[in-house]
Amino acid sequence: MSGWKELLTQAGYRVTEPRCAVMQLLLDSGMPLSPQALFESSRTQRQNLGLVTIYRTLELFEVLGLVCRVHLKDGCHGYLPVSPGHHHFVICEHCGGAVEFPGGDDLRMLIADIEAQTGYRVAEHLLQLIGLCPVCQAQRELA
Amino acid sequence: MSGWKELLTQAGYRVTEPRCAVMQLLLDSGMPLSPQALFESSRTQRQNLGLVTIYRTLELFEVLGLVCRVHLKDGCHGYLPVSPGHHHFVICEHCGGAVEFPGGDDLRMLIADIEAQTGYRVAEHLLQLIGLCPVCQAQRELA
DNA sequence: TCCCTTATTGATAGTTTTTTTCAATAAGGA
DNA sequence: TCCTTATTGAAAAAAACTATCAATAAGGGA
Repeated sequence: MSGWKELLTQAGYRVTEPRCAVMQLLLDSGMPLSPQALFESSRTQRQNLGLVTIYRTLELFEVLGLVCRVHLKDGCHGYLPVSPGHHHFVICEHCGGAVEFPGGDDLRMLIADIEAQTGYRVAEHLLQLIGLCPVCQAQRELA
Repeated sequence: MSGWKELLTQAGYRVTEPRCAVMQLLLDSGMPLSPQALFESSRTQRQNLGLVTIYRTLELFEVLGLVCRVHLKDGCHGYLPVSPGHHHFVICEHCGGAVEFPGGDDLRMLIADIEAQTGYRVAEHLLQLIGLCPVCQAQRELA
């Protein structure tokens, strides 16, 4: 996630202060942040982004493939910065920490199987794993 | 999806007219229905369910494992009736038709791989495929 | 079968999430 | 530095979801 400013420029968008702030907050966080969470974070850091701007920025980033939307347990959405390409995440149900992983052959085989079984032609997929990260596993064992 | 009334009773819940209506609408539909969609369907059929009742019924059904919540493209949630156990869906992006499929070994291997790579212990997963059903594929070829 | 207890319903109102609108601001090329 | 125009953010509206509570109906017991 280095050349995102260039990517913005190339796509004809401006590199603005609020957009930098949103990306920075996401990069610093390491866990999925909801628009509301970003809003509050920005306020504690005296950046005071508008909530509307946050929504628009996330939408733009998502279209450009800079962030990825994941589904949070409480029903709303969180956003994670991603490297280019298609990605999936394992999210820790305790601390929220998220780790990216690539699709892999297992997934391709799974999809091929389903296509054969159902006759559907699969275009996209949504895969998200929820569990405990190593740190939270260790904590749990102590308790 | 036959013994759902017995399942309700066994769990100590009553088999009410609105609950039957919600289940019937879901079974008849074959595609994921949002609470709002269920509300409107019930009105066209002169059943006039309360929106609140629909939310509560879906929540109950989900806890009992009678329906499954899927993520719709527009960001809100749809519900599908399911047979007992854990399930995944392929959803047609054109007509909305949904077909259930079981996890399978590919998925188990994928998850084992990720656990090994990341150190996370995976407890749950969210897998949803989006594509074209056979009927809509055929339609597209004609056009 | 009828009654009585209590789970369930649904209307109203409230909260949260997301979108729309539009005048004021600032990015970045000339 | 100036000028054009994308971008911002405040306010208001729309949509999604939740809480409250009196009225209703499910279904066990007489």
